[in-house]
Amino acid sequence: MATIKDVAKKAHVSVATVSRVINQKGYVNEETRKLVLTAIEELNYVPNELARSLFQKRSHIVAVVMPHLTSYYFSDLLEVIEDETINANYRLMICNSMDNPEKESKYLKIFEQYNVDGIILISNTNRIQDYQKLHIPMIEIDHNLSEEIPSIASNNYLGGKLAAEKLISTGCRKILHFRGPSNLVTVAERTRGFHSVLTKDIAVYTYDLAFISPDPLDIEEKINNHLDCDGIFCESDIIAMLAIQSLKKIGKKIPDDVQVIGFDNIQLASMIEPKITTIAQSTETIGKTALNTMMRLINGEILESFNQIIDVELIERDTTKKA
Amino acid sequence: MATIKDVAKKAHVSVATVSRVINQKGYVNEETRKLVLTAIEELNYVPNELARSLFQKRSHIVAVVMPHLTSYYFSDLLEVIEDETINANYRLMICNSMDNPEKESKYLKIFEQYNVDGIILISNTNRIQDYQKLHIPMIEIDHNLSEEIPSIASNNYLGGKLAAEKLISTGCRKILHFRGPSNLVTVAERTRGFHSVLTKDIAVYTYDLAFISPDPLDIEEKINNHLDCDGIFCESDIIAMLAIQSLKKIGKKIPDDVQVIGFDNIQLASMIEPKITTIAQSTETIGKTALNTMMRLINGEILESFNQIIDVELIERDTTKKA
DNA sequence: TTGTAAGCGTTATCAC
DNA sequence: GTGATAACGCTTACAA
Repeated sequence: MATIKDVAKKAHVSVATVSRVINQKGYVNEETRKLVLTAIEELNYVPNELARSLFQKRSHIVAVVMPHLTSYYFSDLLEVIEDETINANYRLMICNSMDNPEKESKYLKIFEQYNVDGIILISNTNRIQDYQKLHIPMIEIDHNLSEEIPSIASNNYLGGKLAAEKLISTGCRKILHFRGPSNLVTVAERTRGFHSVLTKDIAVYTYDLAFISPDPLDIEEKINNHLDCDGIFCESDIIAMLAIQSLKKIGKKIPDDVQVIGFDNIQLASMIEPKITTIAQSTETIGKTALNTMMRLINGEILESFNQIIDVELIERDTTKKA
Repeated sequence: MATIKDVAKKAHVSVATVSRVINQKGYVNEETRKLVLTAIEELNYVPNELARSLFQKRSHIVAVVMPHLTSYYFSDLLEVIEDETINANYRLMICNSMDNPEKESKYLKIFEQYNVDGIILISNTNRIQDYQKLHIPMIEIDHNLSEEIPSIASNNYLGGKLAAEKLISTGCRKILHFRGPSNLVTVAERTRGFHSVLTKDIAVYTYDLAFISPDPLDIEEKINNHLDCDGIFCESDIIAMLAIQSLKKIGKKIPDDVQVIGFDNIQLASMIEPKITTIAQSTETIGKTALNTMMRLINGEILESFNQIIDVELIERDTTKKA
């Protein structure tokens, strides 16, 4: 492993000069620059980022904290975040909190130890204060737990609203609402949006399910308890898939007897039959916005918007009636 | 951010002593040890891992290279790898190659710059030589491209064999084989295993599909072209799901008319109806073995086995007949 | 335009 | 047992 000294020696200059050409900072004669460059080439020299980080107190590492990795929505998001991170010339350290405070604590310490430059936080455990103690630039995705932390989230309220509007305008009067754990901000927002358009004559039955692996039997049971329902709003496409399956089993026609709306717009939603009508979250936009915001924060630029809401969209497919 | 000097000052000792208590190395009087410990406590001191890494030339970072993040099998695997990594007291840097050699090159350089301690490689692009130039401990998952790199892979041959045996023993005579891209080692192995038990009287039609987002229409067309087939071996559960859907559409009874076997055993396989009979890969075992091997490699221990094959298992569910 | 040298926060060697 | 101090590989004043 060649060091800057080796390069300096080979190019017959000082390390300072080598450093200057690497960082394109300060004056350096074109001749010597070329000399240094060829030396670098010949030695296959790559600057040691650890040494650099130590001096600059910034590691060029961004950490992302996720509640799990095996959820379809989060995988999609992670893929975007990883790509945007490397494009911004940063590296991504990944932390799967598993909603486990102990594991999160462990990582919190690591962020400090490595002079992590920024933290992208998607967390349900309420340790915001611990994060803030770190004094590391930080943004939240899908949550907005503190006034001091910039956030990026889908317009979950709108998502709930769009779903309700669609269902009601196409005639639904008895609706099942399968949502995620009710302590999640996203879930609360969607519920709020959903209820915002309900009128007295609409009956809604709400049930909390796990997002990751919802129990198919549970869904089936709820549906069987409401055989006369004519609409189901599911807060994930996976839940929608399972609901559709249960409906088919009892001979319900979709969307004629019962309409179904999912959430997320994962790839599977358009691959299966019937193709699921869903509220699309743009992981693309969320991820891009997240990294854009992160970079501004790291560079000390001012944010033009502190809490950014990303629009969601109703994608009409086969599980709802045409307007 | 308190440094070791601050601690030393506060405890009225030298930095050397502080270093000794932190690392529990060398002699240090119990009294002074306590003094130092309380100073650390009071200052909320955490050792700077960057400085440490610079000196020791090891970063305690493990990198994982994956071809994508949004595949169900890879997400499962990543979750295990992340957990095992942090449990081994290492941190995980994530690299999504997207089968893109340029992106991989970029990361290759980064691994060098950060003194990454180990690389867990899952890659289809053939850049093994570039990786080997790095002289960083490395293991491969799902591949076995070089004699010099330890590997961990499912017994894909066995997987193919088990599927064929099951299908044939339950009477299948005309089988469709939906596999992944044929240039993948895993796919080739499965195919080899599958064919190993075929006899003259069994007809097999093989088609290559994308693992990530196989085209449902494509699958449907192939099935329609072989309406008299009585068995389908799919090299992913997602493909199996789509095949089942197409079969249902044309009124085929599963497993009576057509039997279906998937691969991977993703969560969804047991959630949907009919529950998919599948060849289970143990991401748990693969991930654990991977990190175990990685740690031995990093610590310079000898490996008792160089190319480790993890057993797969036929999970019989609703899409195949009982023996 | 270039070189010298201090310093980033650690660890390890060697005196004491 | 403990404390100076050099070293890890780099950047950046400051001098020259």
